[in-house]
Amino acid sequence: MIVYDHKKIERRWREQWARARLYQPRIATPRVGSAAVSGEIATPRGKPSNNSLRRGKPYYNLMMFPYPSAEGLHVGNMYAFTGSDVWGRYMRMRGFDVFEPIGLDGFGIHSENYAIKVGQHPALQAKKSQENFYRQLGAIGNGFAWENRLETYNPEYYRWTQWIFVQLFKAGLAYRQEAPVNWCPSCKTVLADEQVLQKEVQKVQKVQEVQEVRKEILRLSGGSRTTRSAQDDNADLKSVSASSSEEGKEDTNVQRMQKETVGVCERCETPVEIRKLKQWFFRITQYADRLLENLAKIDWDEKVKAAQRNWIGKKAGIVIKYQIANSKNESDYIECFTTRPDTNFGATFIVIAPEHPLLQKILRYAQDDKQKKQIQDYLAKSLKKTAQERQQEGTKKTGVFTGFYAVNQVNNESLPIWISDFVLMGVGTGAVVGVPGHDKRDFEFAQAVRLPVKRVVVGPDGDRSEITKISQVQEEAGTMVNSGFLDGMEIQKAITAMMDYLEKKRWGERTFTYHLRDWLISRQRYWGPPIPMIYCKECASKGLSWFTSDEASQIQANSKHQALNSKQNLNSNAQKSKDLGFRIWDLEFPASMAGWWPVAEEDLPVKLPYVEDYQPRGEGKAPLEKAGKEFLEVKCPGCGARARRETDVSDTFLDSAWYFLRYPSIGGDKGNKGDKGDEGKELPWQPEVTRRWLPVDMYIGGAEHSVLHLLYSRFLWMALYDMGYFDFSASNGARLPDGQGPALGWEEPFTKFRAHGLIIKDGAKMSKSKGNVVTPDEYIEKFGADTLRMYLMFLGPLRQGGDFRDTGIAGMYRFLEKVWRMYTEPSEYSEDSEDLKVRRSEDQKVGGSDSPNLRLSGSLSNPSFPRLKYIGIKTTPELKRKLNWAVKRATDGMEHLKYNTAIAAVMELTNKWRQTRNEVQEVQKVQEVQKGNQISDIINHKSYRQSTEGMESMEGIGGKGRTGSPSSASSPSSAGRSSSDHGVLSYEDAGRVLKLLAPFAPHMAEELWQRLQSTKSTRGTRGTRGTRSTKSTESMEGMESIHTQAWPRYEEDALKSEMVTVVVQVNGRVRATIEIKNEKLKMKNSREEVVEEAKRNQKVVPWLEGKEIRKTIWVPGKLINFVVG
RNA sequence: GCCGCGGUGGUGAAAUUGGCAAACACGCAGGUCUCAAAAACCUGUGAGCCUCAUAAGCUCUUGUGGGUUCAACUCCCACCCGCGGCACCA
Repeated sequence: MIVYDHKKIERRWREQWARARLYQPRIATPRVGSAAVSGEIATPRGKPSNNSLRRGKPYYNLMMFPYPSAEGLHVGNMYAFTGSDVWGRYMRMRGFDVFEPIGLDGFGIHSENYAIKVGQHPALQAKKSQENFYRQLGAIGNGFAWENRLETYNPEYYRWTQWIFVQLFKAGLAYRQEAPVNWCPSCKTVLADEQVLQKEVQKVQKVQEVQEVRKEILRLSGGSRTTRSAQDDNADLKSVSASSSEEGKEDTNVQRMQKETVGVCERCETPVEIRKLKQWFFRITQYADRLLENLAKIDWDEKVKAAQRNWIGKKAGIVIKYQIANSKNESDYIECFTTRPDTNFGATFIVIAPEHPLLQKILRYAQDDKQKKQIQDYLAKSLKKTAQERQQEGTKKTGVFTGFYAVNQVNNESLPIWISDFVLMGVGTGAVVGVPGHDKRDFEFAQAVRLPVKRVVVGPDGDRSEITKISQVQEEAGTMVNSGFLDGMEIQKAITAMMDYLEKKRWGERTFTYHLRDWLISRQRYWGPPIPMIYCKECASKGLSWFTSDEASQIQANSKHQALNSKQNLNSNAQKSKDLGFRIWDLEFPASMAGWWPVAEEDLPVKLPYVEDYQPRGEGKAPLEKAGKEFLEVKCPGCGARARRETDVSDTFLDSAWYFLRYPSIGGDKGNKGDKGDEGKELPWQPEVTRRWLPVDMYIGGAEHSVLHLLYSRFLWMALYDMGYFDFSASNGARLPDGQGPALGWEEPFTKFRAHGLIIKDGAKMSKSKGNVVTPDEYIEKFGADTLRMYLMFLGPLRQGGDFRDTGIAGMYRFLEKVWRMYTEPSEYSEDSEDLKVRRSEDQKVGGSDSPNLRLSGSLSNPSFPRLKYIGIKTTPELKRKLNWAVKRATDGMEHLKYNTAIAAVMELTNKWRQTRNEVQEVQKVQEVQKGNQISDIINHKSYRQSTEGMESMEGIGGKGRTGSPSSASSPSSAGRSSSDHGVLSYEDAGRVLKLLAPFAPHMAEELWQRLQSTKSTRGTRGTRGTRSTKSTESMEGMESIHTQAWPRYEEDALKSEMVTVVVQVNGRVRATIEIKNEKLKMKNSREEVVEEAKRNQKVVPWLEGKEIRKTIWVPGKLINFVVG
C-alpha cells in the first residue's frame, strides 16, 4: 500500500500548480488570435474543452493582506486565509475565473515598531519579513495569483499611493490644518480618531473623590430634599458619617467599584494625549451621508455595518440661535445643537466649551476683572488637561460663569452662560443648552454649580414634583408641562412641533450632526510614503498655491467632480468646510493652503530616502527632517523658487485603502506599470482590467477593521469614482453571477463582505505576552497543510472562529489517512471470477472505442490496472443516495460559509462508504469459501439478492435504485455486487467525493484525483482527453486539475429513498416511526392509508386506547400527529 | 445608556421552511488484535427513572420566565448572562 506522505505530495503539487499557472486567471479580455492568453495553459490550445472552466466569468476573491510586523503568521491568520481560499476554490469549481491575490501591507507603524524592537532598519527588516511571510503563505497551499503580488513599501506601489494623495488634493479633499490631534507619546506620532481605543482601567479613588461619590449616594438615598449649599452638604455628611457604623465598608466598596475609561493607542495601549499640530486631512466627512446610506444596499455582515453606522453617528436635531442678552450686535449669538428642542421651556443655562470662539469676545467685553480672572484660570486649567484627564473625571462637573446671559426666545427668559470642559468643541456646535430636568448630565452640572432645575415633562411614573434627585430626571418618555403651546403633547410630537415653530420664527434650523471626523493622514514617522507635497515660502507670501494655478482653474472649468459640485451632496459638514475657509464645490481659494503645491504626477514616486536615524523624535518633527538637502530642497512647481518638501509620511491605512485596485493591473505583459487612461495620462490601474475585475466580489477579513480600513476604502473608492476614474457604465454587469450589476451603480468597492472569527488557543486568547501564539509551521511540518486546513475549517462556522486544540488536529489527520487508504488500498481479492474473465475478453475486443458499455464493464486488459479495495465499477444505490445527500449538504455549507457542515457531510459519506464496503466483504468471504459448489446458497443469501436487484435498475445519478427492504443502517441491505465488483463506489463517484474535499485538502484531492484519472485513462474509458501517461501524477502536462473541475451537482430525485420514514406522534410526542413506500405518497388516498397504518401500529395503540382523536395532522412524507383528549 | 452578535451534552458544534434535539468530530469508557504498548478496528457515551437483568419503556433537557401552535432551538413578549461597537454625543 502507498503511504500518505503529505510532505512529498504537498510540495509536488504546489510546484505543479505554479508551473501550470493554475491560479492565474485570465486577467485581460481575450484577444482574438492571441495564442498565449494568461491562464489558458492547462487546456490544450485551440481545442475548446467542455470540461474546462477557465473561460468562466471573472470573480474577484479578496482576503485582507497581512501586515508583516511580527515574527510571522500564526494559526489565526492561517484560519482566515484558508477560509477565504476555500471560498475561492469553491467559486472556481462553480465555473468562475477566480482571482485571489496576495500581498503585504508592509509600510507603516506596525512594521516600523517591530523593526525598532529588533533593532533592525525597517527597510532591511522588510526584506526578511517578506521572505518569511511569502514562505508561510506558500506553505498553506492557497490558490494565490502569485504573479500579481504587491508590497506597499515597493516604490512602484507607493508611487500610486502618492498619486492618489495628489488627486485628492486637487479635488479639494485633502487639506492642511492645525487641529487638536491624538498624540501617542510612546509611538511619538499622531493617531486618527479611529486608532484611539477606549480602554477600561481599574482605578483606586482618592479620598476626595470618594467623598464626592458618598455625597451622591446620600442624595440618591433621599437624604436631601432641595438644592442646598455645599456647607449644608458637608454638615449633612458629617452627621451621617458619625452615626453610620458602616462607614468603612462603604468606603472600600466605593473604591472597588471605581472604573474609568481612557483613550489609548491602538498599537501600544499608551494613554493618548492631545496636541495641536498642523496636519493633512482627508475630507471623509463630505461623504458621511453616502457612506451611511449605501450601507443599506450592500451585502455585508450586519455586525460591520452596525459598527460603521455607529462610527458615522448621524443624528437629527436642530441648531438654535440664542442672542446674547446685553449685546446689541445681532451677530452676537450662541448656536446650540440639540436633539430635544421640546424641552426648551425647561432650559435654565447655556454651557460652552473652553475652546469656544465666543470666549475671545467674552474676555474682551468682560467688565469685572475678578470674573475675568476666574474665567482665565478655568480656561488655563482645562485647556491644559488632556482628553484623557477630562474623561477620567467622569461625571464630576466643574465650571465657571461668564457673567453673560443669552435669551431663550421661546419664553424670553435669561440663560446664564457658563463654561465647562464637559462640553466638547468637536461635538455639535461646542455649546449646549442646559435642561437639567430632563438630561442627566445637565442635571449633574446644575447640581455641581447650583443652577435651578425646571420640570417640563411628566413621565410615565406620573411624578409632577420638583426634580431634586437624578433618578427623577426623565429623559425618555412623557407629556409636556409648563411649556406653553407644547403642553399636553407627547414628547415625540412636541419635538416636531417645536422644530417647526423655531424654523418658522427663524430662530433655529434643522440639521444633523455626525460623529465622523475627517481622516487625519499625516504621520511623523519614517516608514511610510512621503506625502507628495511641496511648500514654497515665496508663493505663500503672495498667497499663491496650486489652487491659483492654471491647472486648477482648468479643472474647475470642466470639472469631472460632478458629485462634489452638486448641491445634493452638501450636508451639515458644509458648515465645517466654511470654517476652514473654503468650499470644495467651487474650489474657492483656501487660505490655509497658501504656498502648497503637489508634486507633479510624472515626478512620482517621491522615494523614501534612506535615513540612518529613522526613530521618531517626538515634538511633531518627522524623521525625514534629517533626510538631507537632496531630499528636502526642491524647486517650487509654481514659481521655481527654492522650496521644501513635506516631511510627514502618510497613514498606513492609505496604503491599504486602495490595494485591491492595484492587484489585477500588476504582472502580465504590463509588468508593474500602470496604463494610459482615457486622456493619455498614466493611471495606477489599467482601465480595461479594472472594468473587468472590479468591484471586488467577495471580501473576507477581520472584524477589527470594521471602521478603519473598510470605511477608508469605501471613501477612497467613492472619491475616485466621483472624479471619473472608473467608468463602469459601458461594462460588464454581465460578469456578475446573475447577470446583474451591483444595485449601487458601482459606487461601492466590495460587493460582499464577511468577517471571519478569531482563533483562540485552549480557551484563551492568543497573545505574545501569554506566550501561547501557535505558528502553523510546526503543524504543517507534522501533519501537512491539508490536515491543518481541514481541522481549522471544521472547528465551526467561519464567522465564528474557534478554539485550537492539539488533540483535534490529530483526529483530522486520522480522517485524511482513512480517505487516503480508500483511494489507494488494493483489493485483497486477486482472483477473477468466471464472470469477470468473460467480460475482460469482451473488453479487449472492443478496444478503445467510445462504447458506453465500457463504463459499465471496465477494461482490465492492462495488467497495471490497480484493483482497489474501495473503488469499483458501480456504486450501490444506497451509497448513491448518500452521495447525493452529501453533495447537497456540502454545497449548502459552502454557500453559507459553514464549512464545518460541508466537511461533516463528507465524513458521513466516507463512513458510509467504508461501512458498506465492510458489509460487502462479508458476502465476499462467504462466496470465497463456498465458491463453485454452493452457489445456490449465495444466491439465496438475502443481502446478495437485494443488492443485485438494486444494481439492475441503477444507472448514473438519479437512477431509480431500490433496496427492496427497509433501509436501516444495521442491515446489510446495501451490499454491492459480489466479487466481480471490487468496491462499492464507482470511479466517477469516487471522483465526486474528491471534488467535495478539494477546497479543503487541495493537495491530497489533486493527488488522488490524478491517480484516479490515470487509472481511467489506462483503462481506455471515456473521459480521456489527449494522451495521458501513467506518470501523470508526476506532471500536470495534459492533465486537468481537480481544482478546475465542476463542483458536483445533486439531483433532488436521487435523494429520495424507496422507503420513507414517517414519525407518528400522539399529542406532539413521538411514539413510533413507520416505514412506507415512497410511491404510496403519490397515491390519492395516501393520507388515509398511512393514518390507518399508524393507528394500527403496536406502539401507538396504547396511547390512543380509550381516547377520542380530536385532530389528525398530516405532514406528507414526514409526520402524523394525533391530538387526543 | 444605545446599537449589533451570541447563549444547545464533558468539549467544538449540527438541526434546510415551525415537524424525530444533539448529526459530524474531540474526549472518555469498554472490547478486538498484541508478550506488551502504540497504531488500526469495533461498541458505547445528554440527564434521570423503571427493571434482578436483558429487551423495551417512561420522564426531563436548547440561558430564565411567560405566550402563540397539533407541534417551538426555531416565531412573539419580558428578563438574565457573555462578546463586540459607540458614548459627558448635547
